[in-house]
Amino acid sequence: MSLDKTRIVDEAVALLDAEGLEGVTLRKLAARLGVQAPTLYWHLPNKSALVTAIAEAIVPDPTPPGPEQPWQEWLTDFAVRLRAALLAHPDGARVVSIAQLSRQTAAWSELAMSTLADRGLSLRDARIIALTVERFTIGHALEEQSPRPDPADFDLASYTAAYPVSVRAITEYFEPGRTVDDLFRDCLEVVVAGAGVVAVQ
Amino acid sequence: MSLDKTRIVDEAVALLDAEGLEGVTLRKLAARLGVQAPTLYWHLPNKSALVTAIAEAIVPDPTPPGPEQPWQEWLTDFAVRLRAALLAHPDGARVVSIAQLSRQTAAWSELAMSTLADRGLSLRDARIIALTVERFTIGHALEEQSPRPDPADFDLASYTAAYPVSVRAITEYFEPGRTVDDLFRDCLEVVVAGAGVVAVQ
DNA sequence: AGATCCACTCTAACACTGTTAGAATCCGCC
DNA sequence: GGCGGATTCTAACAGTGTTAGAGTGGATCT
Repeated sequence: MSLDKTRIVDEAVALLDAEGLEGVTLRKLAARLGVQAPTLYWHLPNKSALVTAIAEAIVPDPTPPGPEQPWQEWLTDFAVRLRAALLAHPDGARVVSIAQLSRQTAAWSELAMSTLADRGLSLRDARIIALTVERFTIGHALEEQSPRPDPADFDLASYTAAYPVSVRAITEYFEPGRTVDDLFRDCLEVVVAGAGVVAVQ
Repeated sequence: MSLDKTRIVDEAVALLDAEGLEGVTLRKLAARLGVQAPTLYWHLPNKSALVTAIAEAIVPDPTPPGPEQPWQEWLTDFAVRLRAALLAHPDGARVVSIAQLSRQTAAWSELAMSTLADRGLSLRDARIIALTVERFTIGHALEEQSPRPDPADFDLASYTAAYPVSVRAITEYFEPGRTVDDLFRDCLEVVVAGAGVVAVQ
């Protein structure tokens, strides 16, 4: 039961799942590991390194395309999987966006760009499209996980008065059976369709 | 020189500009205002309300379209202006993304959706497109402002070995004269082009 | 004029955070 | 058995958001 970095990060992710990012404190983490807080500094330079490590653990390996899979279809799956990984843990999107440029997110970019380039897109288009999809996905997941305003101090009536179109659009969109997953897919469809337009193949 | 909320938020933004978000502390802010920290609690319920107030101050009023302006052109300006506002202050994107759903960002959504609806888009398409553009823009600005890794512990050689396509794509893209503003516009073009495809007018 | 009251600011303190210095311990190797 | 490096410990510091409760100031009312 020695204390290596793997075990630290595993427990940190468990702590994140249990209490969210604000609950991930060095003392709480140390307690879970049966250790005192300063001990962690032998394994980590500082806390932000821990957050980066959590981000790497949260983001899985990206999935390559099937042999004949059209790139637009694959790119959609790519974004869906990235979003799923971010939403799988509380504050997951925030953790990944806070983290320094990590190996794992770089791997996703690399796979996206090389896949698109393999499918005949110019390197320039591949980069632009990959960046657009990734940043949209993170931005979207980030807002999905942002705390809902307390219903106590949220006045729907005045909100409707101030932003009638928004409220109408939201209520119309979420007809029975429609979920936030559908909303993401619909938004993603915009981005991927744009990629098809921009990419001159 | 009394202490009203306007003056507090103004000084908080100045503090943000000077030291970034991590420098925005209640004691430092109080010191700038010539006051003790707990005094701020008479004007604010807690710190997160302060951050939300900063976000509202940072995001300006959105600009409506010209009378005959095509919606795709206006939507592009919309995103460019939003990004400019976020980049105008250190950690601006993070502040806005952390902030609770605020009046100011709701105003942007409202204007976007109503403008697109006015131009003949269905309410559903208007919402999807507005959300996509906003979340992409925030995600993009967020990554633009994320701290560059310390050149000391960044090994370009090994990075190039691990992610050759990414490195090649970046170096090829940033030919002399190309800036990050161009990169944003190119990515935005993808999104807006997709909006044109999805919207059945 | 004097008392009252409310708006505003203060001091003092709490519980908690990341982080450092340096002393103690554990464990494999000569 | 003892040396030495790898771990972990205790103790402490400076700083954070936040609360309780005491004080101040000026306008208002009698």
